[in-house]
Amino acid sequence: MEKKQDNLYVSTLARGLKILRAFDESHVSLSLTDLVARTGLEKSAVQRMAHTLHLEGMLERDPNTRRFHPSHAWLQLAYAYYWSDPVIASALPKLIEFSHANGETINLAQMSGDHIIYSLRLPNHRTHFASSIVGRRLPALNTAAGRVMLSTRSDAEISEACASWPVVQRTPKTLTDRAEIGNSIRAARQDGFCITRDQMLLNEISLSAPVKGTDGVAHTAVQISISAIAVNEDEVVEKFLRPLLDTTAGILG
Amino acid sequence: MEKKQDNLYVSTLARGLKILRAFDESHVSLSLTDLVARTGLEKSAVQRMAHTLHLEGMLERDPNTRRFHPSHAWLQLAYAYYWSDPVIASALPKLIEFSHANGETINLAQMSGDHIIYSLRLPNHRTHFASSIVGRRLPALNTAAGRVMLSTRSDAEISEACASWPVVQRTPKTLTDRAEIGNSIRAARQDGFCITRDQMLLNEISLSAPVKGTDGVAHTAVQISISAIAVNEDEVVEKFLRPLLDTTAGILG
DNA sequence: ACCTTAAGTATTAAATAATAATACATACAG
DNA sequence: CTGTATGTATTATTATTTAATACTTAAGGT
Repeated sequence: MEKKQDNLYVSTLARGLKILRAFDESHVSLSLTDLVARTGLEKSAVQRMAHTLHLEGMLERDPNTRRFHPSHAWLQLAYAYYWSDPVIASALPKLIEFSHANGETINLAQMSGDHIIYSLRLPNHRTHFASSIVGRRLPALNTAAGRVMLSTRSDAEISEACASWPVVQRTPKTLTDRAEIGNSIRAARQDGFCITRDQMLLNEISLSAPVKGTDGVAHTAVQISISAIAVNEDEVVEKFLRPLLDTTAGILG
Repeated sequence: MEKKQDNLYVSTLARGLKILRAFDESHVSLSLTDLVARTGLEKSAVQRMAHTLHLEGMLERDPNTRRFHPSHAWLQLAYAYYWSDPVIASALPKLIEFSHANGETINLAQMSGDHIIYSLRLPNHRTHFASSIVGRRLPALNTAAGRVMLSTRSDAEISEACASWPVVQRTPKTLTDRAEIGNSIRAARQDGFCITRDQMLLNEISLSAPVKGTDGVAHTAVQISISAIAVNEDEVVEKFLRPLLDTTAGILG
């Protein structure tokens, strides 16, 4: 990624982006040397890039600790994204409707390569823990939303994905057997939904339905998260599948 | 901004950022020539920057129209921001609580220079219109949240802000008289809240309370939006001020 | 309080890597 | 089908970035 046979490629810009991407969920504040370590860039390169990003308002700098943080500008970019994606505008009112009618946490997920990314979330009142997951990426094969979206693709694509896409063990019960994941996806194709349990979080049931485009393929899915303490999978399907499908039906993929 | 007496400033990176910032609410998809027009950069500069951003996954390119769009990476940056800001984690559960108890749209706003930026929103079921406002920036003086945050600052700062910060007329009823805005801010200091009407949107009442830090100054505020069709300002204060103050009290500024 | 080490900041010569000009190709419209 | 506009490709030139290093400030241990 550093050197390409491409005379339009501006490596300086790529280096600057690398700085931005060094920040994530578990790296919320980075010093100059942290950035050097995380990006693999030269010390002086990091110095110049971070300095420029700071002047341009893309990085906050704590004058005491001299550490860098993401700035509000990062939210502004998300704002631009939201307006650029017509699915968001179509989905939001439907999700609000569902959330109020059913009182459960509901998310919009989109396919992003071999991951899903959450693009909207309406948390319910039982969501005690601070859970900003908008913008979070998860391996598609590990998630109900990813599988249900995959299930709308061709057999060849499904096989290919099951064979090569990443699978990450997040809980002791995470399904890592690729054949079984394949079965789950093919079941989802039959059922029109996918339900998982304990995959990313213990005691979490996840039910997802696809938002299909005109070609029948889904790049978007709606997903709800339910605590498995009180109910089992069958009860979740029983209770929430119908309203969930009503919700997806109202969204223009 | 193009040329600085600063040998650490990497202008190439700044040019690349300019491309990203060319996208907003009303510019969701830009062609190469659009980008040239909006950024003021050379055609070939835009070509190289956009190309690089595309390869780096920061810009989507429609193969048919050859237009560029924001990519999912823009959401990912927002995700990193969320985790970097401790106020978000503190505020989110409180906002959820309020939203469920009161059923009204509630937002978190933060001061960002002379603007406010919305960093969280929980829409209510009456929010028909697609309203993703997270990341939206508005002139602080025009908003209840901005005024109530300002009201926690010194008189000197308030005067300075009233004199020099931007004021934008968004509706026929938007308050543009700077003296009156000053009065509104000083009233907010006495009251501990600020209420406005018809400022950014007609028939919208906005009630906001500050989240003060240990020094008594607020960089954050909570704000609710209520339709003025059914109720008037007094009724809004009567009904929602107490729960709103309870909410802000629970947030660590 | 001092010394030692690490981290951050500033400077500069060298040359790479970005630039801008322009030519070429493709799409679009009348 | 022709003309115009928009997007793509190429290249010589040099301005800009680079990397090395010196300097300064902060942090940590005894």
